[in-house]
Amino acid sequence: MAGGTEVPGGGARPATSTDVAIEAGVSQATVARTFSAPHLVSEGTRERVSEAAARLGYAPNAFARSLKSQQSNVVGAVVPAYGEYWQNVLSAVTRELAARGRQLLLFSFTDPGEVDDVLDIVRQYRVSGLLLASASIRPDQLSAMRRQSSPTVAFNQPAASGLVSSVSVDNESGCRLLASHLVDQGCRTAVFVGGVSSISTDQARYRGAAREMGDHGVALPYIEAGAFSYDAGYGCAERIARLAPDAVMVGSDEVAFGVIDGLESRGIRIPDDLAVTGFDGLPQAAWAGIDLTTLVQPTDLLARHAAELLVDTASASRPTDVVVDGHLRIGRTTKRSDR
Amino acid sequence: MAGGTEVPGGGARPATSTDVAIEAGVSQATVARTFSAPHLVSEGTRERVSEAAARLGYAPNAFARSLKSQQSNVVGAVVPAYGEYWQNVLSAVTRELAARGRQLLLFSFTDPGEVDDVLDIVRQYRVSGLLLASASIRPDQLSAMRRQSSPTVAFNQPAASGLVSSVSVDNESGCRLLASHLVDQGCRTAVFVGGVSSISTDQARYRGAAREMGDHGVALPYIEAGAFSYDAGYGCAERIARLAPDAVMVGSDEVAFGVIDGLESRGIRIPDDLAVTGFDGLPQAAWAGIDLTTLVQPTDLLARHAAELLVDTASASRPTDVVVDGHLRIGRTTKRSDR
DNA sequence: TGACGTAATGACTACGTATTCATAGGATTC
DNA sequence: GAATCCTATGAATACGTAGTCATTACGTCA
Repeated sequence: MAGGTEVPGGGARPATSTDVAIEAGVSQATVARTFSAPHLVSEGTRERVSEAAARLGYAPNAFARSLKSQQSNVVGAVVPAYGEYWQNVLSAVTRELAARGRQLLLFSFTDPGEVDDVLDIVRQYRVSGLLLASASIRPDQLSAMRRQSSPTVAFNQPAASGLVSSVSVDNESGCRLLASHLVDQGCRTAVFVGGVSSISTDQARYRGAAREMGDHGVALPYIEAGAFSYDAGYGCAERIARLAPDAVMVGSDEVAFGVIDGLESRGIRIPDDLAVTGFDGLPQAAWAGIDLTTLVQPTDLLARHAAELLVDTASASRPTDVVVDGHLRIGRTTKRSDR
Repeated sequence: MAGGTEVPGGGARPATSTDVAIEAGVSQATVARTFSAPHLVSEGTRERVSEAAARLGYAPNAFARSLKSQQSNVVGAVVPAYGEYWQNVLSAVTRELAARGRQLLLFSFTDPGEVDDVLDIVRQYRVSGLLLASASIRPDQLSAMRRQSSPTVAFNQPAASGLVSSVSVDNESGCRLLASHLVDQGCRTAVFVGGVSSISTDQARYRGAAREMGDHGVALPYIEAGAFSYDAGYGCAERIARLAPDAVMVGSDEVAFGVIDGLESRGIRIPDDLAVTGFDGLPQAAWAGIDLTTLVQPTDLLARHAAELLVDTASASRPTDVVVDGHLRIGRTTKRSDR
């Protein structure tokens, strides 16, 4: 006989719409319509086609569909390979996109230097949207992607030069809240621990913190941890201890966890000797054993905004910057018992 | 002129191999060869084509390529939307696959009931491999996917009925190591806290722990947290405290973190009043402030095995079960000062 | 009853690529 | 110098689908 497609078990070539058409005694066009525009097919035919499809285990070929219809329903995401924060963002965005019927094609990179290569690969997939979840993507790289007429969203890289849309928390005002809280607690001297000083979010957070502190006459020296990791934070303890401040403002929770442990390993008690704040509001910050004072990013809300921009094709031509306020979480790391 | 494709800025339709062919004065076939089989094209032509491609900003259309060549270079991953452990696995697998030139198409689900729908969508993408990263996928669901002739790997669901390949840590022997360590520390009574008792890994871990404890005459009652989360662990504290054991063996680190905080909130000191062990070896377990005794899964190694199976097309027809040993990490949560 | 609009369907083509087949030069061999 | 082989290239086709256009059947209205 003609078709080599055995019913189940065979596992040969997956059934095509033509196979289903023959099985159901209709044309290929009718099968296609049954799946992509059912209202154009009569009740009876639709049923016969569905049954035939089920018998053959047919599922439409998404690649062929994308090729023909010139749109893919696939959103690309370029995300750093490491980092608690990004894992949480990715998780939230994936959920939001799934709810909107979009799949997520994941591209990760370890070193910012790999980004160019990664973006080249991304361009091969005609993604219907692109999420750039990293603060270390350069403006010229952003503009190169803008050519693709699909919506592009930079996550946590505010004001992405107007080239692409962006979604981020208000870093500056968030840090002002934290600083203000510390001053209220009686803080007179402080230190800021950043991750990587060349990152725009890092700068914005320091700026906010330094301005608020400055408004209250408190200086805020900057210490660079060198990475956004626990270990980097842990390694800062000595430099912090030398300055002997009342408080340490850390630019990210993950680094803050390291800072806390590093300080405690040197016998410094928190919050009695030293107050600590973080930034991001990672789940671990809320763990009772840690209970970090931090600025909680509304991750789900940010992810929702990102997903909406990614799905809305109009946003491709009209870059939008969404800035959302975080909220202060007060934990034990800033609760002085003696005040 | 003929082509409507403006050079850069325009952002209209992405350039095709035919556009490049015209620009370079060669045939479409030559352009295709330049990108997918360069050795068939002469030096000079190759250069002219590359330049033309660069001028037009051409990138091969991955969908069309997949359609024609009948293979996609895309690996699908079905992963639970929540859970620290899975985020780490996903991150590791993504890195390994990227190193092998594969992209990862992500499908997440919140509730096991969604899995059927998710798998239906997965089937539309002719993925060249499929990672099932969840212990809550049923055997019949596995076998339904096996039809696709592409390699399928179940992560951390050992012995997946021989239907698909699997990669996992040796849960049972790992738990024996932990139990044995506790006995060495003088533990005489213990409790096991599982996540969800219907999950096969949960069962295997309890089995290993109970057997080793049994070999030393220690009974091991089972408590079900109800989920693999911090909060679920925290909520178990009362039930654990009622049993007043020497030690608590928790089936996963994330739950263990909650158990620890829950117990400490009730004034129980760890490890003086009670020893605690975890399982997984999450990064947080190594944080100085936590320092949990646990069984460390060699995540990178597991991910590498998974990636190799996913890339090797032969593994589709010959399901392989890979089991790797974890190693014991001894932290403060089992270090009794009084012994 | 004939003209006409509507619903349902089929034949056919294009999406952008990889690949087979055929062809044209050169270099190589006897 | 002719027969042969290899390399580089072009023409043509197929992958599986969506959508355009044409065709049929049927109900409606004048």
